[in-house]
Amino acid sequence: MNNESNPPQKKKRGVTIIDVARASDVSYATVSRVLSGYEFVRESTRNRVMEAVERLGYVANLQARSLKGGRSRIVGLLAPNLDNGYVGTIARGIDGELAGNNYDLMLYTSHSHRGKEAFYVGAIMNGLADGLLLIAPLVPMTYLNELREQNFPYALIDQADPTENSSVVEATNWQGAYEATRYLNQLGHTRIAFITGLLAVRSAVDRMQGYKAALTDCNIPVREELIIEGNYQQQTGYEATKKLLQSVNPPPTAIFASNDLSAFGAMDAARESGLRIPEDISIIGFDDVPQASFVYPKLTTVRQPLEEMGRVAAKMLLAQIEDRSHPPQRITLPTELVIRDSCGPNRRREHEDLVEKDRRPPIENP
Amino acid sequence: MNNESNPPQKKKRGVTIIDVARASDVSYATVSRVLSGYEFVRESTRNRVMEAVERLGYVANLQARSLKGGRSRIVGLLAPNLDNGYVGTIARGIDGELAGNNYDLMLYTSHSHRGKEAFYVGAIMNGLADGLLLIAPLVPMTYLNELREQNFPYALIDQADPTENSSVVEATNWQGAYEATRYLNQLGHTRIAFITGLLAVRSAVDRMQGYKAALTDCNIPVREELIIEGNYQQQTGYEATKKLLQSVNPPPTAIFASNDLSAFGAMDAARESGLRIPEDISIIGFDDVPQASFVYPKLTTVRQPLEEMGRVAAKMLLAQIEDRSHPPQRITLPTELVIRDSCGPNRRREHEDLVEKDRRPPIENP
DNA sequence: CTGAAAGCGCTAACAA
DNA sequence: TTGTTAGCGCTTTCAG
Repeated sequence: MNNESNPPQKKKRGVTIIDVARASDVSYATVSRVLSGYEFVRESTRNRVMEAVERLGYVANLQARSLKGGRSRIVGLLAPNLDNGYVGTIARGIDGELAGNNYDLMLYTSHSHRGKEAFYVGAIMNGLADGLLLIAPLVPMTYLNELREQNFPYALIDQADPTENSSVVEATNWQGAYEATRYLNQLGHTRIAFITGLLAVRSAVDRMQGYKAALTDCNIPVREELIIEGNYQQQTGYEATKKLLQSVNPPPTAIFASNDLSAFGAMDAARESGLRIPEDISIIGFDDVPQASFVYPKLTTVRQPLEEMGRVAAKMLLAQIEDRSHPPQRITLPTELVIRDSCGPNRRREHEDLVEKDRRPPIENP
Repeated sequence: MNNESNPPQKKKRGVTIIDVARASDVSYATVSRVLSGYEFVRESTRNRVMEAVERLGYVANLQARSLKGGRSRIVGLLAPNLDNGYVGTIARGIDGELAGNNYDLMLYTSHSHRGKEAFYVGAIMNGLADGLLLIAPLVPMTYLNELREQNFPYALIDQADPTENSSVVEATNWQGAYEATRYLNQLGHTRIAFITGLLAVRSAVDRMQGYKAALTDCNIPVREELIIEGNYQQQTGYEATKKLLQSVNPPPTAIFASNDLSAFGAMDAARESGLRIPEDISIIGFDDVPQASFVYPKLTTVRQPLEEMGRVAAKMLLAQIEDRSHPPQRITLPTELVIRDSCGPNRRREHEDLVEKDRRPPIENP
């Protein structure tokens, strides 16, 4: 009864393991055992302790637990930002998996930390979190090296480690791009432009390769002027499309953007140029972020199972946390073509675009 | 040279304050002083310590620091989800402010914790975080009470505390809705429908009231059949609009949705009914989430300064963390009408809709 | 099966 | 100006 009357700064400490011990008349070590599920505790003792825990509303102090060398039951997530649904969707998967295992998520968005990232990675490895998930599009090798050196659990999401030595969850980027391109071709398109992602990123390269392979398999020559390097941003998609529409002649009838965001930019540019989608030009994206079905027309895109990727990554990470010698795995999840409204048949198929074997005398319309 | 050859489970502990002390030949208390910016340390000592810190790559152990009763320098954020840009944008503001003050963000998304929230709030108050930010649309009173009881720093974002006793950051909901409605009226609309938000939420009620007040000030009677209760979801916006279009006669020429998400739903429904936006029907939203300018046509909406709200909330929270007796504040940030492409003049102005003072003989065009 | 006790890394009196 | 020291709450041997 002595903490009632000091209005400011009252430093109310929570209920500790000691309070519980007193209340249940055992040593606090025993309480700790009960709490951590130690097997050899007499049933009655356990019950007595649990009852006290309930009654007192005891909540474990995570700092103390982790300080002692145990787990903090916190997983760090380093992501570039939360602006578009991309990270949010992955985070939901992660979050769901973690919650089921009694872990918490600590979020770091690198956009605001520039340069302090090293500090964070340090703090995280220092016990703040038990593991680290990275969505960072460009993971500085320095972190990876340090992480690996310390044998600290981590996993990369949608981003291959250049040294092929990390746990990675990704999607079938090559395959997805291949299918999207074939789809466009089935629709009659042969002048299919491609806006790349950041080519420093592995997935971006894979997507481009899938695109090229599909073209080749369709007997369409790969024309470099139809490939524009982008960086996964909407603005860049916009600019790339403007350029494509203005300076390539004849202009493409379809545009494959390496991600939805740049596809949105492409849509804007196309419309600004007076083109209707999909009547005059087809546009396809990649990712299937939530807003892909908000835009008009709804975007046809290659779906990456983002939530699933988050879930799987979390699962992998947890496995590594449990067993630090768990070898790194690479899991590749399937993509899926989601056909919506932004692609249509090529209406201005021109003969000079036809490939060799198609060159035959034009057939007169009756 | 003794930790090279035990491949698995090597439990490498980080560099501690003690290592630094040894390296710089001072007591570790002095190192602590230097690190916490204590004033009275001899310049040369400070330099020596800092140099060792650098050289050894020392990183503070946050758990230990917070355990000791100090700050954890972590702020918790409880949000419903990350699916749409709403929370993401607010989070960016928070994040920016925190980073500038050397705080970290710990994220809890309630969608996956259902029912464990109480546990989290407990853990957070128990020292895991120094303060809590809530974007939860429906904040259970139990938390608020507990938080307040313990005098634990917290702030609500875009959600008024029913008991008017918390720190709150919100926007001028009433005002924003009022202006949006007036704008629609200036465009010639008089049959303006309104899709509400979750009416259990204060901001939703404020917006509705702003709408009604504007109508009244424009001498337009409030017609209950034009007001449909929604819940801030896209799907509901869609359904409400369908209903509005089918069962109200004559149908509204403009729809004011209480948030952008439901406005997107409304756009879908309108289009499905064969209406062009904005030629046949005007649609206006509220929030200005990032995708508002992705959709087509770009959504005219009332901008809430989400990022700013996050920043201000974080600032308020930090102030409370510094001084626990800091009284709760309520800060209201201005909204702003963002005119884009989804609203246009009413083309089917009917005379029976004109208000009294407008009844005058139509003027002939020259 | 349970208790005693030694810290985990750090901060904050209190001494010197 | 700097050192010494007592814990913060908890896990984990080591002894009963």
